[in-house]
Amino acid sequence: MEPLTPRQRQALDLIEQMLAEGNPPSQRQLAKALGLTQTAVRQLIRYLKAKGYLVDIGGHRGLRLSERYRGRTQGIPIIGRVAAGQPILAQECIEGYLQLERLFGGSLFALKVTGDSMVDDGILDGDYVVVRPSDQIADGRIGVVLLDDEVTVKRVYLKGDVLVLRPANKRAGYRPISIRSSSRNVRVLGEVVGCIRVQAR
Amino acid sequence: MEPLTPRQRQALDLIEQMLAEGNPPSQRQLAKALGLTQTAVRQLIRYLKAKGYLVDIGGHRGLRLSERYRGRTQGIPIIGRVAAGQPILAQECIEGYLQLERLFGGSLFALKVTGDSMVDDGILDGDYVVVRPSDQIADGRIGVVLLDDEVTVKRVYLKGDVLVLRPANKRAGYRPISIRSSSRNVRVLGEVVGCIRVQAR
DNA sequence: TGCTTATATGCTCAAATGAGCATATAATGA
DNA sequence: TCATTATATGCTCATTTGAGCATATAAGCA
Repeated sequence: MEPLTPRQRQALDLIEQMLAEGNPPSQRQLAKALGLTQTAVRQLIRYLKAKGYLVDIGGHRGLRLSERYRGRTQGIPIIGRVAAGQPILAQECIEGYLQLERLFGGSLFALKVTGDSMVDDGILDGDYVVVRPSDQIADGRIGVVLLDDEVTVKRVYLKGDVLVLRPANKRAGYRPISIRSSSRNVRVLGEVVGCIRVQAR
Repeated sequence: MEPLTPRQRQALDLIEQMLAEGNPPSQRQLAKALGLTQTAVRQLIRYLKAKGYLVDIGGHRGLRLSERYRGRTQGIPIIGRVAAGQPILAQECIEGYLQLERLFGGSLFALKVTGDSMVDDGILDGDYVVVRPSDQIADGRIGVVLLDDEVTVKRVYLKGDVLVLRPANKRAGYRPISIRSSSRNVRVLGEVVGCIRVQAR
């Protein structure tokens, strides 16, 4: 796409941000935010439209990102193949888009994990586990359990009347916890259906 | 939340849809779409606000979903504490909402991981890694590299002119790969900023 | 020198917009 | 019976908004 001047880039960034927040801006709003007059903003918008970054769907606050420039608003593109010379993010490489709502369906909640008792199952300290609420868990699956007022993530096995909570960390000295499933101190909150990590930096 | 009448539900659905598309509606737009007058729509909106579904951020086209109602439909609620008797998903437990767009900002793409070379960093076979495109990577961070037409995820170290790609799996017999960074066979695609797993079932 | 591009101001105006006000009707429940 | 809630219409008005028009300046280039 045609390169932008610093001023145009600044204006586009602002417009993009406001659109992402669901606030299509008016020209005067932008003018105020950029320290300009409305007419100056209009001129900038004219250039951004001419260069194919913006389109106008008509009406008040009708400014939108062009189909071509969008990209970030539709979730995260999933890349399939990457050929040698090709730019990443070339249209042919995109297999779909990552969207939380589609990835995991239904009524869910998330929990921030503390501790390293499940690292062998790829669940690290600080990760979010995505949980489907349920009072029972399929044998051997990862579950979230309330144990003595404390929430723990563990592999859950049911042997007769006894609930076995098995950590997944061979290095540290974690040991399985056994407890009668009828006990008042224990309550199954749900089954882990996913895990989301924001890499530390 | 307080239940809605059919009329209110119909109006809310429409408003929700338009907001999701990034088009905050005007009262008259809604009126036309619902076959009503502007004033009737205003009355409906008043009720939807009173019941806590909508809020008004002021200005033209300032109608928005309330924080509380938005979370139900968009994003996964993050649970903080869980007390003994309490139902999960009780309002007081919810700390925020998991939303991909907010979690990771900026221009990103995702890659489905094949293989177990990074399990010690919690990246399992079948996970999606979220990648910030860049042709360079901070030393020791996890990166995505195109190597001989094949995409690999590894920890990346730069020692002088040599790029070292280090796997994270002590059990299997993986070994670091060293290659001159100027080589034609190698190309850094970006840095891993996150990881998303949909638990196998 | 003259042309184009990019940035910017000031003034104006018609249309869109949110809000105020008076009013009507049907259903529900005390 | 009477009050409340929900739904709905019609009219008005100040403000917001996009757009038109004239104009200015600086940079780059032929």
